[in-house]
Amino acid sequence: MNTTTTAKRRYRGTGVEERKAERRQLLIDAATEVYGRNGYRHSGVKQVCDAAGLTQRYFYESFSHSDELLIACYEQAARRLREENANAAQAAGISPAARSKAMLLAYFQSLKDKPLIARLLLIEIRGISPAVDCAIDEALKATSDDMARMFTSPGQKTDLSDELLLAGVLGGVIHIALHWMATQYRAPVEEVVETAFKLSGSLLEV
Amino acid sequence: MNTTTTAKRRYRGTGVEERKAERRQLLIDAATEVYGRNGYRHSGVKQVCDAAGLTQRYFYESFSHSDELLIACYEQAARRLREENANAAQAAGISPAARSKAMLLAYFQSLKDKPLIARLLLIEIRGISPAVDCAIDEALKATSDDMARMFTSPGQKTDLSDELLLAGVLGGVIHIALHWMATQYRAPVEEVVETAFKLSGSLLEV
DNA sequence: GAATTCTGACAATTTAGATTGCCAAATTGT
DNA sequence: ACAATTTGGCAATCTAAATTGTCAGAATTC
Repeated sequence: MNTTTTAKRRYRGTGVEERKAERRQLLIDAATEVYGRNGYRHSGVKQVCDAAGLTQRYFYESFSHSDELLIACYEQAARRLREENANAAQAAGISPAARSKAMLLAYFQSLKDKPLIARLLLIEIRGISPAVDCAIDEALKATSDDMARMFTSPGQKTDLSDELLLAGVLGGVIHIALHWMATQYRAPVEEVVETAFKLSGSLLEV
Repeated sequence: MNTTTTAKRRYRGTGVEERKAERRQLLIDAATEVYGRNGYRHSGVKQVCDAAGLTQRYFYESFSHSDELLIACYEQAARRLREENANAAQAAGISPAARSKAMLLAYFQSLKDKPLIARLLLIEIRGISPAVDCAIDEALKATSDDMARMFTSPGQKTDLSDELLLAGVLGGVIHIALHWMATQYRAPVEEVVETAFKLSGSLLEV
């Protein structure tokens, strides 16, 4: 005897949709961990579900392919990182140099603090499927835009519209991070930031 | 009636070892093509063998895993590209600026001329297996060393030993290439070279 | 407390592909 | 011509994993 159409029974204090969303989030968090540790293509649905404390049935409740979950993980991680960076930059005032340094520091520090997320974001990720690649491209584009904003003085006319150069600088920053990771984060973070800043000099000298 | 021990019967005018090596090379070339077109993880042993005009039996004659073939492809492509670049740089005289520009031009031109090899070298390649990643790292390191040599005047003392910065510049160049590829090589090669050169400015201003 | 819906575990099915094994036809040496 | 060896094709096997299906028991509503 439904009130209207949808039976809205409550379990553990929450509604159907809510619980479903919780499980989805649980899967995303667990998968982020697992993928970061083993790499996406060496992790299976079962492994992720075990880590999430859920059974495989629930995987297919929220995602139709493994890819979908990977994309969700990637997007969540990329969004959070971008937010952190943006906040750090905001707090650093209006000088382009100060802002960009603050942003770089926030970026590298995050990667060091969360190495699993770093791996998820930077390696073992390209070429899984067109949809995944697409998500990556979007995230990079967004980051690239952020960068352009940081490196431009608020009233400045200079159009940092040289997409190619922006892509290059961003790629450089990423590879500095990769190299840093590959050497067990040996170099102090300040040095890494300084190097990345030097590299991005080509953007400031417009 | 062997001369000594090994039966050296000849088929099609060549000895056993030689034919085996031929088949191996045939597989490498075919695989380079196939992997560049479909991506490694969307290509199977069968597909490669068909493209090579050989049967699967011969795959296992030369390689024990698919990975091995991928590594062979990657190393061949990377080596050739590096050789081309080095030659171009040699021919450009001794000025670091001229040499590095020549090198960049050779690099980008090759990528444009052989888009399949470009895909093999730059995308869909990381994270296949530790062995593959290792091969990639070695190739990048070698390229990085080449770069350091190009950017140093013959009698110069400046140690371009800042590995981190070198890795960054190389990464930047790679991402410029990726962006160029993603936009169907729209920008003229000279412009791309110019952008990459600008990015690597941080190496020259030591 | 009875009916209903949700949950967790697990078995069954499908799929995709690698790897191995076998054999008939072709090629070569003698 | 005949024995030995190579070749190419293909079927059989093996493996790993995704995906679907079933079901008994727990939680919830009324």
